[in-house]
Amino acid sequence: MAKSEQSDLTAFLLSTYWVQMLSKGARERALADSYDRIYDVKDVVAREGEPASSWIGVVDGLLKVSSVTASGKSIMFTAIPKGSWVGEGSVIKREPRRYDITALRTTRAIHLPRPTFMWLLETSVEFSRYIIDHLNERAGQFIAMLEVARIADPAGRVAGALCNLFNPVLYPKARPLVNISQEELGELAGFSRATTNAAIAKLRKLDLVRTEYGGILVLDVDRLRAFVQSVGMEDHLPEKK
DNA sequence: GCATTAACACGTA
DNA sequence: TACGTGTTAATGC
Repeated sequence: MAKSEQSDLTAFLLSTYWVQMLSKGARERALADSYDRIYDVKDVVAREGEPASSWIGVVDGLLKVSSVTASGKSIMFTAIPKGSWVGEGSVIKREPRRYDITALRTTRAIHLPRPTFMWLLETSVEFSRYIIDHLNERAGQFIAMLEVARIADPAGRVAGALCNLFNPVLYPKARPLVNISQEELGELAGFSRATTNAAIAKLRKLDLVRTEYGGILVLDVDRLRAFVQSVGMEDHLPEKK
């Protein structure tokens, strides 16, 4: 972990939607109180069970939100790409973190300390509204994920996991090239690497994605979404014999 | 049947 | 050298 240039941090915050929504005074306090850290691959940003002392935003890089089961298996809930924020739930509830947040690659993350976060929540209607939208979107995403997990085949579930990274509210700065390995994508969808690889091969044949070393290029997010839906719909069609 | 594990060859940073 | 990809045979639920 290391400290970094203050000017970059300010520029990033000023390009962030919720910062732009703030009044001048609130914005000045938010900028003054936040600090950033650089994490190497596998560095821990926040640990499950620890007090939630800040709200976390990604300036650059990729974070992994996950938990470890009793049997030692890692369950990945979501990835947090640049421009996205995570961890407000535990900050608001004053509860210990419910999951680990670790760096999937070198990542610069901003921390907005809890007191500043709570002050913004209590004094700024704009900020409160932003947080409500954020929580709402997150809830919707997890419900959709559960639905896809129940009805879709591996290709559908992998496609669904990919689509989640393109939610415009949660991930406003997402780009079509997702720099995530197939192993990590498998962890997101809940599959082994072999199954994930076969699922990706299917998506590639359908011209929905292209693959490259350490990344996957989404050719058309809308078509990918439509594919996730269509896999689900098969259950509602008449039986083919 | 479908998914996982473990292994192998091969390519890339 | 360490990591990621693509594939397969054996194994398990």
